[in-house]
Amino acid sequence: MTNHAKAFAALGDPTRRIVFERLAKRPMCVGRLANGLSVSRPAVSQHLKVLKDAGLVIDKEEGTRRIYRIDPRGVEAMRNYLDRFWDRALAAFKDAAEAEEET
Amino acid sequence: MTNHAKAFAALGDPTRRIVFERLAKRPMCVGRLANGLSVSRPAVSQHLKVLKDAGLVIDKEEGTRRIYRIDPRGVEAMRNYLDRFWDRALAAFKDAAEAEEET
DNA sequence: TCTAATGGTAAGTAGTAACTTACCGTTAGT
DNA sequence: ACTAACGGTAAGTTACTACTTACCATTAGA
Repeated sequence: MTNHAKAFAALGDPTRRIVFERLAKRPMCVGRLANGLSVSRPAVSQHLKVLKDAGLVIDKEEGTRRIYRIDPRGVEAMRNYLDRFWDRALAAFKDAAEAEEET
Repeated sequence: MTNHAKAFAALGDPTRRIVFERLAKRPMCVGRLANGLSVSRPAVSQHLKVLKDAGLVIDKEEGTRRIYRIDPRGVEAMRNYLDRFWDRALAAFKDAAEAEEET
Protein backbone atom coordinates (compact mmCIF):
# COMPACT_ATOMS: atom_id res chain seq x y z
CA MET A 1 0.00 0.00 0.00
CA THR A 2 1.51 3.29 -1.02
CA ASN A 3 1.58 6.14 1.39
CA HIS A 4 -1.06 8.37 -0.15
CA ALA A 5 -3.33 5.34 -0.35
CA LYS A 6 -3.13 5.03 3.42
CA ALA A 7 -3.62 8.77 3.70
CA PHE A 8 -6.91 8.77 1.82
CA ALA A 9 -8.18 5.81 3.79
CA ALA A 10 -7.12 7.58 6.98
CA LEU A 11 -9.00 10.79 6.19
CA GLY A 12 -11.97 8.79 4.97
CA ASP A 13 -13.09 8.17 8.54
CA PRO A 14 -15.11 11.06 10.06
CA THR A 15 -13.73 10.68 13.59
CA ARG A 16 -10.20 10.60 12.27
CA ARG A 17 -10.83 13.69 10.21
CA ILE A 18 -12.00 15.50 13.35
CA VAL A 19 -8.82 14.46 15.15
CA PHE A 20 -6.82 15.65 12.18
CA GLU A 21 -8.61 19.00 12.07
CA ARG A 22 -8.15 19.57 15.79
CA LEU A 23 -4.44 18.91 15.40
CA ALA A 24 -4.38 21.36 12.52
CA LYS A 25 -5.53 24.11 14.88
CA ARG A 26 -2.84 23.34 17.41
CA PRO A 27 -0.56 20.45 18.45
CA MET A 28 -2.01 18.51 21.37
CA CYS A 29 -1.47 15.58 23.71
CA VAL A 30 -3.70 12.50 23.50
CA GLY A 31 -5.76 13.21 26.61
CA ARG A 32 -6.64 16.69 25.50
CA LEU A 33 -7.55 15.40 22.06
CA ALA A 34 -9.88 12.84 23.59
CA ASN A 35 -11.62 15.53 25.67
CA GLY A 36 -14.48 16.97 23.68
CA LEU A 37 -14.61 13.96 21.40
CA SER A 38 -17.45 11.48 21.71
CA VAL A 39 -15.14 8.46 21.63
CA SER A 40 -12.87 6.98 24.29
CA ARG A 41 -9.20 7.79 24.71
CA PRO A 42 -8.04 4.37 23.46
CA ALA A 43 -10.07 4.95 20.31
CA VAL A 44 -8.20 8.21 19.82
CA SER A 45 -4.90 6.39 20.29
CA GLN A 46 -5.86 3.92 17.60
CA HIS A 47 -6.83 6.69 15.23
CA LEU A 48 -3.56 8.46 15.88
CA LYS A 49 -1.70 5.29 15.03
CA VAL A 50 -3.46 5.12 11.66
CA LEU A 51 -2.79 8.79 10.96
CA LYS A 52 0.85 8.38 11.92
CA ASP A 53 1.24 5.30 9.74
CA ALA A 54 -0.22 7.31 6.86
CA GLY A 55 2.40 10.00 7.38
CA LEU A 56 -0.17 12.63 8.28
CA VAL A 57 0.93 13.28 11.88
CA ILE A 58 4.10 13.04 13.91
CA ASP A 59 4.51 12.73 17.67
CA LYS A 60 7.01 13.86 20.26
CA GLU A 61 7.35 12.65 23.85
CA GLU A 62 7.29 15.23 26.61
CA GLY A 63 7.45 13.54 29.98
CA THR A 64 4.38 11.37 30.30
CA ARG A 65 2.62 13.40 27.66
CA ARG A 66 2.84 12.68 23.97
CA ILE A 67 2.35 15.65 21.71
CA TYR A 68 0.89 15.07 18.26
CA ARG A 69 1.06 17.52 15.40
CA ILE A 70 0.28 17.48 11.71
CA ASP A 71 3.06 16.53 9.33
CA PRO A 72 2.87 19.01 6.44
CA ARG A 73 4.81 16.61 4.21
CA GLY A 74 1.97 14.09 4.33
CA VAL A 75 -0.55 16.73 3.39
CA GLU A 76 1.69 17.91 0.59
CA ALA A 77 1.99 14.36 -0.77
CA MET A 78 -1.78 14.11 -1.03
CA ARG A 79 -1.94 17.48 -2.70
CA ASN A 80 0.63 16.39 -5.27
CA TYR A 81 -1.27 13.18 -5.95
CA LEU A 82 -4.47 15.14 -6.56
CA ASP A 83 -2.63 17.62 -8.74
CA ARG A 84 -1.67 14.85 -11.14
CA PHE A 85 -5.29 13.90 -11.62
CA TRP A 86 -6.47 17.44 -11.73
CA ASP A 87 -4.14 18.09 -14.66
CA ARG A 88 -5.19 14.88 -16.40
CA ALA A 89 -8.86 15.62 -15.84
CA LEU A 90 -8.50 19.10 -17.29
CA ALA A 91 -6.69 17.67 -20.32
CA ALA A 92 -9.45 15.10 -20.80
CA PHE A 93 -12.04 17.84 -20.58
CA LYS A 94 -10.16 19.79 -23.20
CA ASP A 95 -9.98 16.77 -25.50
CA ALA A 96 -13.68 16.14 -25.07
CA ALA A 97 -14.45 19.74 -25.93
CA GLU A 98 -12.32 19.55 -29.08
CA ALA A 99 -13.91 16.27 -30.12
CA GLU A 100 -17.28 17.91 -29.66
CA GLU A 101 -16.30 20.71 -32.03
CA GLU A 102 -15.19 18.29 -34.72
CA THR A 103 -18.69 16.80 -34.82
CA MET B 1 -21.78 14.63 5.47
CA THR B 2 -19.98 17.35 3.59
CA ASN B 3 -18.82 16.75 0.06
CA HIS B 4 -15.09 16.51 0.64
CA ALA B 5 -15.81 14.08 3.47
CA LYS B 6 -17.47 11.77 0.96
CA ALA B 7 -14.59 12.36 -1.42
CA PHE B 8 -11.94 11.18 1.03
CA ALA B 9 -14.00 8.15 1.97
CA ALA B 10 -14.48 7.43 -1.73
CA LEU B 11 -10.76 7.52 -2.57
CA GLY B 12 -9.97 5.59 0.59
CA ASP B 13 -10.98 2.34 -1.10
CA PRO B 14 -8.24 0.79 -3.28
CA THR B 15 -10.57 -0.55 -5.98
CA ARG B 16 -12.32 2.79 -6.23
CA ARG B 17 -8.98 4.55 -6.53
CA ILE B 18 -8.09 2.28 -9.45
CA VAL B 19 -11.39 3.12 -11.14
CA PHE B 20 -10.70 6.78 -10.52
CA GLU B 21 -7.18 6.55 -11.95
CA ARG B 22 -8.36 4.70 -15.05
CA LEU B 23 -10.94 7.41 -15.65
CA ALA B 24 -8.21 9.98 -15.23
CA LYS B 25 -6.39 8.50 -18.21
CA ARG B 26 -9.47 8.60 -20.41
CA PRO B 27 -13.27 8.72 -20.08
CA MET B 28 -14.81 5.28 -20.38
CA CYS B 29 -18.06 3.32 -20.32
CA VAL B 30 -18.83 0.94 -17.46
CA GLY B 31 -18.18 -2.29 -19.34
CA ARG B 32 -14.77 -1.19 -20.49
CA LEU B 33 -13.93 -0.06 -16.99
CA ALA B 34 -14.89 -3.45 -15.60
CA ASN B 35 -12.64 -5.20 -18.15
CA GLY B 36 -9.18 -5.57 -16.69
CA LEU B 37 -10.47 -5.13 -13.17
CA SER B 38 -10.64 -8.09 -10.83
CA VAL B 39 -14.17 -7.29 -9.66
CA SER B 40 -17.53 -7.76 -11.35
CA ARG B 41 -19.32 -5.14 -13.40
CA PRO B 42 -22.02 -4.52 -10.78
CA ALA B 43 -19.25 -3.83 -8.27
CA VAL B 44 -17.89 -1.21 -10.64
CA SER B 45 -21.34 0.32 -10.96
CA GLN B 46 -21.59 0.59 -7.19
CA HIS B 47 -18.17 2.21 -6.97
CA LEU B 48 -19.11 4.67 -9.68
CA LYS B 49 -22.21 5.60 -7.72
CA VAL B 50 -20.09 6.40 -4.68
CA LEU B 51 -17.61 8.40 -6.75
CA LYS B 52 -20.44 10.29 -8.41
CA ASP B 53 -22.11 11.05 -5.08
CA ALA B 54 -18.78 12.40 -3.87
CA GLY B 55 -18.62 14.74 -6.84
CA LEU B 56 -15.50 13.11 -8.24
CA VAL B 57 -16.96 11.83 -11.52
CA ILE B 58 -19.77 12.76 -13.87
CA ASP B 59 -21.57 10.60 -16.41
CA LYS B 60 -23.18 11.07 -19.78
CA GLU B 61 -25.53 8.71 -21.59
CA GLU B 62 -24.64 7.67 -25.13
CA GLY B 63 -27.16 5.19 -26.41
CA THR B 64 -27.00 2.15 -24.19
CA ARG B 65 -23.52 3.13 -23.04
CA ARG B 66 -22.85 5.41 -20.13
CA ILE B 67 -19.62 7.34 -20.30
CA TYR B 68 -17.94 8.31 -17.05
CA ARG B 69 -15.26 10.96 -16.67
CA ILE B 70 -13.51 12.70 -13.82
CA ASP B 71 -15.04 15.92 -12.54
CA PRO B 72 -12.14 18.34 -12.04
CA ARG B 73 -14.23 20.42 -9.66
CA GLY B 74 -14.39 17.57 -7.15
CA VAL B 75 -10.65 17.14 -7.30
CA GLU B 76 -10.18 20.86 -6.89
CA ALA B 77 -12.42 20.88 -3.81
CA MET B 78 -10.22 18.27 -2.15
CA ARG B 79 -7.14 20.20 -3.08
CA ASN B 80 -8.57 23.34 -1.49
CA TYR B 81 -9.49 21.45 1.66
CA LEU B 82 -5.95 20.12 1.96
CA ASP B 83 -4.49 23.54 1.27
CA ARG B 84 -6.23 24.94 4.33
CA PHE B 85 -4.56 22.35 6.55
CA TRP B 86 -1.29 22.60 4.79
CA ASP B 87 -1.17 26.33 5.59
CA ARG B 88 -2.23 25.73 9.19
CA ALA B 89 0.32 22.96 9.63
CA LEU B 90 3.10 25.11 8.30
CA ALA B 91 2.10 27.93 10.65
CA ALA B 92 2.07 25.52 13.58
CA PHE B 93 5.50 24.28 12.58
CA LYS B 94 6.75 27.84 12.47
CA ASP B 95 5.29 28.56 15.93
CA ALA B 96 6.89 25.42 17.31
CA ALA B 97 10.24 26.40 15.87
CA GLU B 98 10.01 29.86 17.40
CA ALA B 99 9.00 28.45 20.79
CA GLU B 100 11.99 26.16 20.55
CA GLU B 101 14.31 29.14 20.06
CA GLU B 102 12.91 30.94 23.09
CA THR B 103 13.98 28.04 25.27
C1' DT C 1 -41.33 -6.29 -32.80
C1' DC C 2 -37.88 -9.33 -31.31
C1' DT C 3 -33.16 -9.72 -29.75
C1' DA C 4 -28.75 -8.40 -27.99
C1' DA C 5 -26.12 -5.16 -25.42
C1' DT C 6 -25.50 -2.25 -21.61
C1' DG C 7 -25.70 -1.10 -16.98
C1' DG C 8 -28.30 0.02 -12.69
C1' DT C 9 -30.44 -2.21 -8.47
C1' DA C 10 -31.84 -5.77 -4.91
C1' DA C 11 -30.62 -9.24 -1.71
C1' DG C 12 -27.44 -11.78 0.75
C1' DT C 13 -22.67 -12.81 2.66
C1' DA C 14 -18.06 -12.37 4.39
C1' DG C 15 -14.42 -9.69 5.84
C1' DT C 16 -12.91 -5.58 7.98
C1' DA C 17 -12.82 -1.59 10.86
C1' DA C 18 -14.28 1.31 14.66
C1' DC C 19 -15.42 1.10 19.17
C1' DT C 20 -15.59 -0.56 24.05
C1' DT C 21 -13.41 -2.21 28.61
C1' DA C 22 -9.52 -4.08 30.85
C1' DC C 23 -4.76 -4.17 31.41
C1' DC C 24 0.08 -2.83 31.52
C1' DG C 25 4.34 -0.04 31.03
C1' DT C 26 6.58 4.42 31.73
C1' DT C 27 7.43 8.93 33.75
C1' DA C 28 6.91 12.84 37.48
C1' DG C 29 6.38 14.26 41.81
C1' DT C 30 6.18 13.56 46.93
C1' DA D 1 9.78 3.80 46.90
C1' DC D 2 5.01 4.82 46.28
C1' DT D 3 1.37 6.98 43.84
C1' DA D 4 -0.89 9.34 40.19
C1' DA D 5 -1.08 10.65 35.43
C1' DC D 6 -0.62 9.49 30.79
C1' DG D 7 -1.20 6.70 26.95
C1' DG D 8 -0.34 2.43 24.13
C1' DT D 9 -2.14 -2.41 23.40
C1' DA D 10 -5.09 -6.75 23.72
C1' DA D 11 -9.45 -8.92 23.30
C1' DG D 12 -14.04 -8.94 22.04
C1' DT D 13 -18.33 -7.05 19.83
C1' DT D 14 -21.02 -4.60 16.53
C1' DA D 15 -21.73 -2.22 12.43
C1' DC D 16 -20.55 -1.30 8.02
C1' DT D 17 -18.87 -2.05 3.35
C1' DA D 18 -17.21 -4.35 -0.65
C1' DC D 19 -18.41 -8.10 -3.14
C1' DT D 20 -21.24 -11.70 -5.43
C1' DT D 21 -25.34 -13.50 -8.25
C1' DA D 22 -29.81 -12.70 -9.97
C1' DC D 23 -32.93 -9.66 -11.92
C1' DC D 24 -34.88 -5.83 -14.54
C1' DA D 25 -35.20 -1.53 -17.44
C1' DT D 26 -33.68 0.88 -21.47
C1' DT D 27 -31.78 1.50 -26.07
C1' DA D 28 -30.03 -0.01 -30.91
C1' DG D 29 -30.28 -2.65 -34.64
C1' DA D 30 -32.28 -6.42 -37.69
